[in-house]
Amino acid sequence: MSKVNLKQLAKELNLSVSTVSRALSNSHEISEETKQKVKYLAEKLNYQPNPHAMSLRSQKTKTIAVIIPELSNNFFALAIDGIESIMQTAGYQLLIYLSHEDQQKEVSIVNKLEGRVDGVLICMATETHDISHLRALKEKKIPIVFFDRVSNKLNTVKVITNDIESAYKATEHLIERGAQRIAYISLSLNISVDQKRMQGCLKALEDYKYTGEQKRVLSCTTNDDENYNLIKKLLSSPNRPDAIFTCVERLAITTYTVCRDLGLSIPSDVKVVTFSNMPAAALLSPPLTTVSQPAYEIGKAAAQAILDALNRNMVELNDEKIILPSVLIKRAST
Amino acid sequence: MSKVNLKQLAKELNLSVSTVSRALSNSHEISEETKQKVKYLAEKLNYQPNPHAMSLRSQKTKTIAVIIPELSNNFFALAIDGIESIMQTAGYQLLIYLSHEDQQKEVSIVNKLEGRVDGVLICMATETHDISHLRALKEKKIPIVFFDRVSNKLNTVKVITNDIESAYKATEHLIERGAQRIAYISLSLNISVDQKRMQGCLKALEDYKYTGEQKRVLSCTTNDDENYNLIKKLLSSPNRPDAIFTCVERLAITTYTVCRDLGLSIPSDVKVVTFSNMPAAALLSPPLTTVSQPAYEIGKAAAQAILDALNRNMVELNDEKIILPSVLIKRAST
DNA sequence: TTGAAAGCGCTACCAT
DNA sequence: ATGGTAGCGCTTTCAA
Repeated sequence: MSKVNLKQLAKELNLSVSTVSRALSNSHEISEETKQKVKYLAEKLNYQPNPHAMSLRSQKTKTIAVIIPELSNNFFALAIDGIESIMQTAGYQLLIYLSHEDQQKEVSIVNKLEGRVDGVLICMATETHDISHLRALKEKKIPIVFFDRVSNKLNTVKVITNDIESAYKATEHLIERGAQRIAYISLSLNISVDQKRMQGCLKALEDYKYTGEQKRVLSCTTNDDENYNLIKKLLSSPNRPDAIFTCVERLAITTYTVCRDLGLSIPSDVKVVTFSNMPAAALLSPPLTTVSQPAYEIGKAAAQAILDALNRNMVELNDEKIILPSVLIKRAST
Repeated sequence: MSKVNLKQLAKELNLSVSTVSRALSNSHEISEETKQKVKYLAEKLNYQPNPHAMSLRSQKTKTIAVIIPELSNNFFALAIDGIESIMQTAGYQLLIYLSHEDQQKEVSIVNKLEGRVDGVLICMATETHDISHLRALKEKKIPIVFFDRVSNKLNTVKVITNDIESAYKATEHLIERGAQRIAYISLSLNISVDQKRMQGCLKALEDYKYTGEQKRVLSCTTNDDENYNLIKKLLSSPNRPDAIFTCVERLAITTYTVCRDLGLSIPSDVKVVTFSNMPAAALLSPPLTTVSQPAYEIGKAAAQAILDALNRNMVELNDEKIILPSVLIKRAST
């Protein structure tokens, strides 16, 4: 009942291991008759080649690593769905790693990747810090594709959305709706998308001559309880913002909770907009205005990029940006 | 710059490959001095043993497969978080597979697992069909642990929640709130948890003498648009239900959408309760009453069970049920 | 205390 | 058209 291998097939058929191997890979130097016999038996015994022996021999693993900060965020769930849709068709396995937004964890994950995977798709934990771990991987001929959170310090394919532009538009939307004091709530300014979204938001505020308390930034963390207190403090202050733009959906949910607890009404007291891919956004109380990223498509594009690299045996990828636009969906929260 | 292996270390140190290997595994038959030298160089060159060579030799992969129906459901995202928290500490890799609720896909995934992983955690796509693919895997000495959606046809550890009891309580809650005509909306009665939830719901309705149109079941599918129409039809019928109990969160979201589109008010026209792990449930309009499963804990328990099996080299797991209770969180939708 | 060699399962080179 | 053999990187006998 143990795993059937070439040796067993060969023995059963009175052939050599090499003949069986070639028959299964359809080599033209094997007679049709032998091929038939071999394939029939292989099918019958449900022969599956040992992936580790293959990897050891070919130095290809038919596996890629996907490194993301967390899973309980619809963006990442959808992105992985997209990645999987491409990769499973191409016969690749997906090794999933969570960095939990921790740079150290990310480094130790990346350092163990060589020999284990053919390529890496990564959404970075933090990006302002050094990227020597990724550079080392690239020097070892493992192609890397960034998605969503990217680093400009490494030349490779980057699949992103138009964060600056979308954030600008979302902010303009808040302004149109009459917001006087707009606050941008960031998750971590070590994250490229966070920076860009803030940049787009502040640019709009500057263009419309918002200054001082009309134009604020609050830095949150990865701890939900802490964030709750920070946002509560912000919304309890004497000249509190009347509009909030949060970087990620988790912060918007916290903002909703704070508003509920403080008795602030959305949108009359506070307008809220966020980047999010939550399917239930339209059903919140009130329905939440979102900038919706094409998460599934981003995953697909990133997967396709790494696949192209692997198929063409290209180690050095073009320093190319693939930009898939986000959509502003206006709802009752603004 | 290519991968450093034992041979290179040996050459550099003028030692044999076997000595280097033993030094790194801290064998007592190697002098302290040699160990020091070897370890120093290994560290310096960032030596990482080739995982495929290890697997080939030891027949252990230090990898487990996680097979789930989908990712865009908070339950699975949280469960994987839990699994990862245990497995990454134990030094295991996670290979993630999505069955997309398709029995055929699940079979073909499972058939390629032998030799690739040491163990399998699975939440089945459908369970009434045959499970010969899993039985075959078990016969090949690969331990399997079920979580959430399990099959009683296979003797092994099953980590589940108390679906029947929770569904009974949730239904009782609807009855207490005055619901007259209660409908259970199922995703697929090929799924064990769906059956159990329905069973709990119907048992409560029977105990409270609900009959005929007071006690209905609607079978949905995996297609959201189809479900929308089915639910719309149900809620447009002359003697429509005044309470809905959905099996999974996606169906509750669809129900909310239908109610909004039909102008039905929740909870006065229709009460809604669902199994769900959505963080935003409390912020929906109105806040959604949920039966919340301990998804993270279920993931952890399943991971711990497979880990115990692997550590103790047990192929045959006890036919044990680990039951982690769900919690009914009453909110405004009822 | 160290080294040589076999073998995990596979493919490719060189024979025949 | 088929078989023998080497070698991918590693651990583990067996010898020295």
